[in-house]
Amino acid sequence: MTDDPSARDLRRGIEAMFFAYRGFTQDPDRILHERGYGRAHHRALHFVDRSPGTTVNNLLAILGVTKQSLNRVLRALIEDGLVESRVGEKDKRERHLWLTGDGRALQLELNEVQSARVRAAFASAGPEAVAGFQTVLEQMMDEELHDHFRRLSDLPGA
Amino acid sequence: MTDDPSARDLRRGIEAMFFAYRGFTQDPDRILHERGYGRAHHRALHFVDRSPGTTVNNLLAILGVTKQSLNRVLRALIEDGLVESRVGEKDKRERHLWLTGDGRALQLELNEVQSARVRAAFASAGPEAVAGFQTVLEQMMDEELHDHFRRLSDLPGA
DNA sequence: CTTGGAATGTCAACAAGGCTGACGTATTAT
DNA sequence: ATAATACGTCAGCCTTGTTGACATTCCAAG
Repeated sequence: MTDDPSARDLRRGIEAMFFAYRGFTQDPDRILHERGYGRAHHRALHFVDRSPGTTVNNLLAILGVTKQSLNRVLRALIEDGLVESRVGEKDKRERHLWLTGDGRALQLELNEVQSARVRAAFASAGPEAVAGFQTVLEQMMDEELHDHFRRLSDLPGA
Repeated sequence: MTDDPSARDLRRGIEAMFFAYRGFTQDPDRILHERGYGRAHHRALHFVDRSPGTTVNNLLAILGVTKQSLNRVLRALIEDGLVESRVGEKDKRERHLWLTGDGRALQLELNEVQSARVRAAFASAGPEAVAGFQTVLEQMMDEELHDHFRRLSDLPGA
């Protein structure tokens, strides 16, 4: 609120985001490609894993894509037995989503390679840098997405 | 090198990258869409602006896409008069790239909206957080991309 | 000096994964 | 009853990645 970053700092931050995001997605992308999946499948697996039993609508809000786009991805994951879809008990219009054993296995594998890189970066940068990293990223989110982020952060689990 | 981030920290970092990147690209994306361009056009404009007279090959190394993919984007920008391509004097196989006045104008506009968000995030997070943000992102890059990043950082200019 | 290989860039065609629009079907809410 | 909600699906479009084939240019070995 009180500081005045230089144009040079801003440019470096922008370029760092671009290059770092490439590294961030690279390792999972390789595994996904071997299995005939893409980044969209990874995102679906990740957030279903994070909120087991979530509905399609909730997933749409988090992912920020159209239902047609999400549906294409979910259909593939369900057909391949990685995701299970059950009609809601209370509201039968809703479909609730869970990972199967196979789905959890793939999600774990993807998470492992992605975490490995982040872990290395965090360890080498140190805890204070990590705190700053986290703060800046949160400030960069849209408010609505920041809400989703906080909700996920408050969830129980590892 | 010495710390041991928790699985929870890693998960939060991963999700923060995902949500923050959405915010990061959102404002330029809107302008680009109005003009019938996409993110790829933004990247080309940005890095041509950063290294005026650069060759297609150099751009390929930075962007990490195939030359066919880049070529489609460059062709559109050249046809629309935003980028100028000149055959190399020394090596006539090479094409050297510059932004035209119109190209620089669009790049400035895109940079302005993107910088505005980063500036706000930086200002509200404070300079120490920004330093940590930068450190972690650099550690997340692939070595080759980190080299490109450093080279760009050392360039003269605003 | 010629010729073959490497480097550079272009064109064509295809796939993933976004998008909009329209429609069908349960189910729930008013 | 009627309207709204949640979800699925079909059709078609766009951007942006991919591979394959090809033309041009440069350079170095013979």
